[in-house]
Amino acid sequence: MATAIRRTQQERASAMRHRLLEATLDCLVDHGYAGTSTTRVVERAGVTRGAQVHHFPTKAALVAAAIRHLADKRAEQAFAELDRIKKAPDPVDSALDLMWDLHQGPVFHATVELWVAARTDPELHGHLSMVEPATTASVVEVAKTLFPDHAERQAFAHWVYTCMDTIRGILLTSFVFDDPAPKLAARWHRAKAHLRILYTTLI
Amino acid sequence: MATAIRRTQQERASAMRHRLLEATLDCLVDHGYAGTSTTRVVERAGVTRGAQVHHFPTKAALVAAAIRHLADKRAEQAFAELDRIKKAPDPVDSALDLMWDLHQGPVFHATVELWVAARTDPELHGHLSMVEPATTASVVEVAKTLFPDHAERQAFAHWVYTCMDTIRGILLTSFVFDDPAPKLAARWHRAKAHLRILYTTLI
DNA sequence: AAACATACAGTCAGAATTGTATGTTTGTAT
DNA sequence: ATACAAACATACAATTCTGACTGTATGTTT
Repeated sequence: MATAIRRTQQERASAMRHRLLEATLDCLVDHGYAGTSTTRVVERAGVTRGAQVHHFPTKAALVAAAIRHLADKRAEQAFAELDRIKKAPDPVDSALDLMWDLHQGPVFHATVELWVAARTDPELHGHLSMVEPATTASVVEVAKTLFPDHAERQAFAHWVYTCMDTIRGILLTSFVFDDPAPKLAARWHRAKAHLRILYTTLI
Repeated sequence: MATAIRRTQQERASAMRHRLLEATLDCLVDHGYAGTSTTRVVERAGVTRGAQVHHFPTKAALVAAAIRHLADKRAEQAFAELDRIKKAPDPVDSALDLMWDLHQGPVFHATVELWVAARTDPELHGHLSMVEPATTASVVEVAKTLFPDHAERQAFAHWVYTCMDTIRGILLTSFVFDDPAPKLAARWHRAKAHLRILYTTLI
């Protein structure tokens, strides 16, 4: 018998909430928003319905919390990547790759699921439109940190927006690629060249 | 009593199929892929389960047919728009607006629903990866028709791809906008300027 | 017009999902 | 130590979805 470690109520509760939220994001990534049933979430978290319903009385509450959790993760991830690339030889190239990396992986997949679902779900839309501007802004913030000289120029912010849009478009299109990895890389290679040209022209 | 018009079996069948497929696309637009249940589709089409199951024995068959139907509509739409803008004063601007328009409206919303769902649904993915290259290619075809001089240059095709990616990224982001219309217009205005610069630099 | 095939209608059963209600364990305060 | 509250578990009810099944109407062939 494992001697149960004694934890305070707060520790237990917050650990459980974390497990449930992470499981929710995992489900979003693996099964999409529609496939993210509370049943699957609790299964994935390895707990029971009771735990879920105790912390998040309704599914909407669970999703709402997951949205904030995801926003936190995205912002955190942005600043984490920042440190990694801060003093790179080619700052433009690094900045672009940084943005690209921020849109790869499970975190952004979960985000897209929520975005698309929000188009036809007013409640979701409400929650997302609260946190999304801040999250996108944090990407711009990171970009400005990399280019303090241009931080104030509006054209620079616009350039960052276009970069994000292009990246997101590529990602979206990639969902129907047969063999995503190589096509994705090629498409990004070309798009990055375009965005670099834009940078030198604009800035 | 309305004197029932006498129609051949083929006429009846193809009319019914069309109704069901259009209803399916309507549901995709209004309720998303997850909200597109066969129940809702037949309700929307104003027919009964019997009709649906007769023509499309399973839901997967219905969706598969809807995918082809949608691809046809998209290609058709592309060439229809083409005629409208063929002899415009500013060809680059027109071409960009053409691409933009092709990605507005219900047709593309339905497409996005399918794309995103395909990420986590292998069967959907299979169907889409069959028709999608052709659909995207038709956009490039239209662009080449507008610019016969550069039709052969690879850089031109790459530019078109980047334009599509950027447009799609904007659209995706717009799903979480609070008041989409004005923000969309502004974002497109800026992005279009960028894409025009890119054109003059590249081509 | 009789026989047949196709098109369509309506009902039913099983599975899945969400929310509720009740029971049990674990920490906390006195 | 004991009472109490929070955390977690389990069982159940109502709804919704899909596919199967049976029945009826309409068109086609001979």
